[in-house]
Amino acid sequence: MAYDPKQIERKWQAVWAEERTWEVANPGQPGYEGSKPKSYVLEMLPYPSGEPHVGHLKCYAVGDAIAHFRRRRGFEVIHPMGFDSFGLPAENNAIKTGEPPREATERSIASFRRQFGEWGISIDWSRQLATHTPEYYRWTQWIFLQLFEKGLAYRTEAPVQWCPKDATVLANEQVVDGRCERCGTEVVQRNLEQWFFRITEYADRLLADFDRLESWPEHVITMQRNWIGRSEGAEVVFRCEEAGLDFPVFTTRPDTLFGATFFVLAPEHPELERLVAGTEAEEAVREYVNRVGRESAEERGAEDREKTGVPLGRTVVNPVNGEEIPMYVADYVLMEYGTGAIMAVPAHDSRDYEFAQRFELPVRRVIEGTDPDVARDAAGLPYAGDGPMTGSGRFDGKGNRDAYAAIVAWLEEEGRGRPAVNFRLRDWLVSRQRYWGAPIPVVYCEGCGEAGTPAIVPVPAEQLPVELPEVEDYAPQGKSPLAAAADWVATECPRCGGPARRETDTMDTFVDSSWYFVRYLDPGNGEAAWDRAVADHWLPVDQYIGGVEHAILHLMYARFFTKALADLGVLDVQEPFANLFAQGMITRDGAKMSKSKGNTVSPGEYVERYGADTARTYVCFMGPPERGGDWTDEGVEGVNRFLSRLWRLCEEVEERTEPGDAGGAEGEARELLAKAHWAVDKATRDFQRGFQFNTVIAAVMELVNDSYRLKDGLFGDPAGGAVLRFATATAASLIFPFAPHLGAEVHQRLTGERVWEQPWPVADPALLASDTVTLVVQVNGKLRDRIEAPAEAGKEELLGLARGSEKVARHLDGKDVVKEIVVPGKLVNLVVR
RNA sequence: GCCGGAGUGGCGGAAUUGGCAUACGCGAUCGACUCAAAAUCGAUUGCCCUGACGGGCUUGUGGGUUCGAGUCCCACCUCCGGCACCA
Repeated sequence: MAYDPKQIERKWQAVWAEERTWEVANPGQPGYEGSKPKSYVLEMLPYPSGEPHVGHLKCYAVGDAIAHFRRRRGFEVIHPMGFDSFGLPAENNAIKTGEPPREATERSIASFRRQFGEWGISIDWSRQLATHTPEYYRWTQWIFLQLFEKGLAYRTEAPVQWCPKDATVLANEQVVDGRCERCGTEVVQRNLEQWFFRITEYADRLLADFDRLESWPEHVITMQRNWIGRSEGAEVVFRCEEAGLDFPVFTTRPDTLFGATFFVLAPEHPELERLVAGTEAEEAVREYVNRVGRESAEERGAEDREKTGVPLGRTVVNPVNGEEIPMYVADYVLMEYGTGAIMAVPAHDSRDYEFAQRFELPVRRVIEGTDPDVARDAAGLPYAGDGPMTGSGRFDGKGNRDAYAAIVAWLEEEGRGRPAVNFRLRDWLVSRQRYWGAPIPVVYCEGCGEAGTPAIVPVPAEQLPVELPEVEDYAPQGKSPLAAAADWVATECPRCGGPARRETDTMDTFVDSSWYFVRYLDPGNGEAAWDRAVADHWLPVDQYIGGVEHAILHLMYARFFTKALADLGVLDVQEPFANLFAQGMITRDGAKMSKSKGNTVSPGEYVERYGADTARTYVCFMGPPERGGDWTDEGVEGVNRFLSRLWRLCEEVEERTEPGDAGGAEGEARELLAKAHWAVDKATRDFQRGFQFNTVIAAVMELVNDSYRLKDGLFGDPAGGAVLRFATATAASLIFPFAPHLGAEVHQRLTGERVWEQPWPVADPALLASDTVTLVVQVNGKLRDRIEAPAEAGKEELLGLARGSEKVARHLDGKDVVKEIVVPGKLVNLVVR
């Protein structure tokens, strides 16, 4: 019978569903396996939109291989799945088609759920969750309230990134090259009241705790580190006497303070208007600020942009030397970073230098040195290197690094500055003026408020969830569509009982996915988000798997949540994911797959045509899974050919051999037996060494190839037959993590056992060593012959064998051997002159 | 500009501690089976010279260390990813 994956796959999927094979119990529940060490294997939960794509296939194929391997290595593996089901695409679809987001989302979840079943992923479905259900978001809201109580969630007016197309604000992390990450529209800045999470409070811990991680890809850590962007320096106060205003600046180079020749404010600086009100400069400044305000972040950040700005007609005093330096407004100073004001040192900063050239401002050098590699002016400026101080009063002659500390110490004494640390990281903006998300659980109460400002009153935990109301129109109009649900908005203040209105913004979906890995552990809990003891048992996630596109956003938010929840006393771990595996992206024809390019690959079609085992094994065989790979149909067919070969081998072996003892095999039977043990050893080592699934699969291919090569000589005798049966069953056992259905089927036919209930095989060391080795003989480092030599042969014996070779002798002829290198068991190198 | 990663046959890739470069797969060529094709099974397949035996060359480039380098060191080139007027 030909290999029929459909039939085999349906059969085993039914067994696993029927027997709930992959479900695991919590401590205290019946069926709990306390004797085994736990292992939490988790893939990032999918966002259910349309159908699963190849990225999903790869992620879950990789994760499932790890889960299967660990189970058979004696771990109690928890391997859950859920759906990140709130979010913009479902809502945009609703606006376009009128279909309520809930319906489209639930249809998509059903489709994902069905396909994951068809892929045969070993999920504990009893723990399934979806973030859009009240049973889930009730606890998302609860966490929000915990953060609010701790002052980690707050509401404030701030300049925010606004996407005009999606009509919502975005987190900084969701703005890519000045455009909305989702729809590509250029974002604009607006001042709005918004909710934030105080992630900046955790910036130092987020950096320091990289040390607590067991194994994360270096580049992911680097990306987060860059994103957090910690800079050490000093805050220095410059005073404008005329206006009676102090302007603190942040600088990483206090050693260059004596070189400051002008001072620049960001166009958004709050004191700017007051500073120029009623002066000659007022008109020009206002015009400049308006012009800058109309520009997009992208235009403003353009690389080759010329410096622009306007003088303010005011001066500030440089605290180190009492010098008055002129003030400017310029858009190269950003309000979001530091204090929105800088001291400009053109001699030692290329941006300040450009500005000084343009506005013909003085350039004063305060550090000596040259920097030959970089294009400089005749004086070697701007110079960013180290060197002795000059023109800096009593600090002259000191190295600039020593002067740095001395100047900061002096500033501190004088009360004009202090050491300071600045982060690029901003607080996490979590409110969205959109419908399809978890409502923010607060109300605004005039009665509880003061002076016309309503009070923010949190909804008490026992009144959660604040359910998302049904609405007719999902289109955003600059405020949340929830505002239209008048009956829902009008409510009672939980504090005073008076009339109040609900917050109509919803939460960013990244909030939902920042804690889901905890809810899996106790998904049915109606009393609490989770039971502390249960969470302590399973956490942290031992192996997290997902796309590198989440390297910053999701992974950093989840780390922040974990730390905040640990501080609240409800979690015991500081880091959620001990080990992270970031899979590479699959391309087609060398390009990222996209519907517009028409180069998408539908996993469903391939599963239909070749079976899930082929599709799963293929994505693991394409190359190292952390790297990307190009999808080719020929490659899929190659894997399918291999699985078919294993299938046909099984049929022939089942028919023509009997189970028996393979122990005393000799000759070719022993050769195949040794190959099987080699494959076990190779597969086990490669599984543990990173996740080199491509070479694990290659080893099984070799075993199957050797079985084909040798089988005709082995069918005759019982020992040979027994070895063939063993080799084929071993191949099935090793391929099982990738092709679980075929692996289970072949293994059961040949051994009568259920492969997933069998421990992972262990190679017999006696069969890994062979009696003879291939001795490589080199002359002057060049390969001249290969000789079969006894494995135990000593130096002298190997040298004798080497010299005895005719091919070698030809190259020794008439020359002196000046050196002999012998690596026992491997090689002889004769050096001649 | 700063940070990270990678360059190996026609293609995807392998090479674990400095010791047989190109495992495994794809593609290609040939053969067996077939009326024929597909499927399958088997053989060959880095490049160059040679009729053959055999020899030379080869891991982005150039140097170095070493008996021996894809692997270590120095300099450079190219590509990919992240960050970027961040003071």
